[in-house]
Amino acid sequence: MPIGALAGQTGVKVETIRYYEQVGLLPEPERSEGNQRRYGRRHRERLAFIKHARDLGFTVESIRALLKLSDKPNMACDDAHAIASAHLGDVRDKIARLRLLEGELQRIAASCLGGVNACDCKIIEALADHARCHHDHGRVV
Amino acid sequence: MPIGALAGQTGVKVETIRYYEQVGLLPEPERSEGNQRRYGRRHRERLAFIKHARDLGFTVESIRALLKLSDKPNMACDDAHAIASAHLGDVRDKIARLRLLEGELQRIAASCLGGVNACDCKIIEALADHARCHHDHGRVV
DNA sequence: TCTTGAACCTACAGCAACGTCAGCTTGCAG
DNA sequence: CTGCAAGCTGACGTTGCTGTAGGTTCAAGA
Repeated sequence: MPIGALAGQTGVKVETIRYYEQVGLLPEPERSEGNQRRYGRRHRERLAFIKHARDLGFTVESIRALLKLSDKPNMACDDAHAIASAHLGDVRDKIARLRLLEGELQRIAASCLGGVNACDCKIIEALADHARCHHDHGRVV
Repeated sequence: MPIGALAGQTGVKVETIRYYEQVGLLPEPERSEGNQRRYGRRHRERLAFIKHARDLGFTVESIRALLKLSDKPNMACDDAHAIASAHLGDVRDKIARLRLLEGELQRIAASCLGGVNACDCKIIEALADHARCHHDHGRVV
């Protein structure tokens, strides 16, 4: 299977596949006579794993760790669980902060909803005004 | 006020301040005889605006637009409102997707919570198994 | 007045996680 | 056999900074 077919089957772009190979997530596949990559079922499964984990927001670093664990036998459970639940913690944290942010943004945007021309815009002022700010002053993303 | 003092007062790092100047968010300040930057109140206010907007997750591009609006008089309202509410939409979208993600991660992590050694780890398999995946297959971040 | 040493300067490299481009080669259908 | 889609490598661009190297300036203490 050439790289384009693998890309089509997994929904991962060709360039991204080559990138994953370059950073060591995907093993180097066989090559055709003309030096083109030829993939098999194993590659497709591994790439599907990677894509799914990326969709779930795991970093490449975490995925590397998970893949290393999955290569080794079954003493991997604790480590895998640690990675997954740390990530779950991150996600919950991010949700909490985004909700604070949502509230503040809504308040700011609402300050200008009155009319089309009638409003003297408060958005700029609201953004400049730290006193009215209720969120926790950490970068949200 | 030298750059370090500005950094201290606003909570923005020195390097970041120089970066904002470089990308045109902050105007070039006066210099001392020895070519060091000297800032005033205006710079501090503008930087506070920038920091707050960044904390709220606005991109540098959006901030550039907002700053341009705030420089011009008062016909800016509609545009500012559009930027802010577009961003609010993005935030709500991200929250929704993170909550789906949270559910899936929780399910995955829970599949291994039974015992310390007793579990034969399902996390790796769960990550590999697209069939059990309920979320919407878009990158969450 | 001199001398430290912290703070400042410029210019550039690097981070994640890819995307994009140029310029070339290969594979396959008609 | 020819034409062109698909593949190749290598390098650079993206966003929003952070950090480094190697030098200069400032302010305070001896």
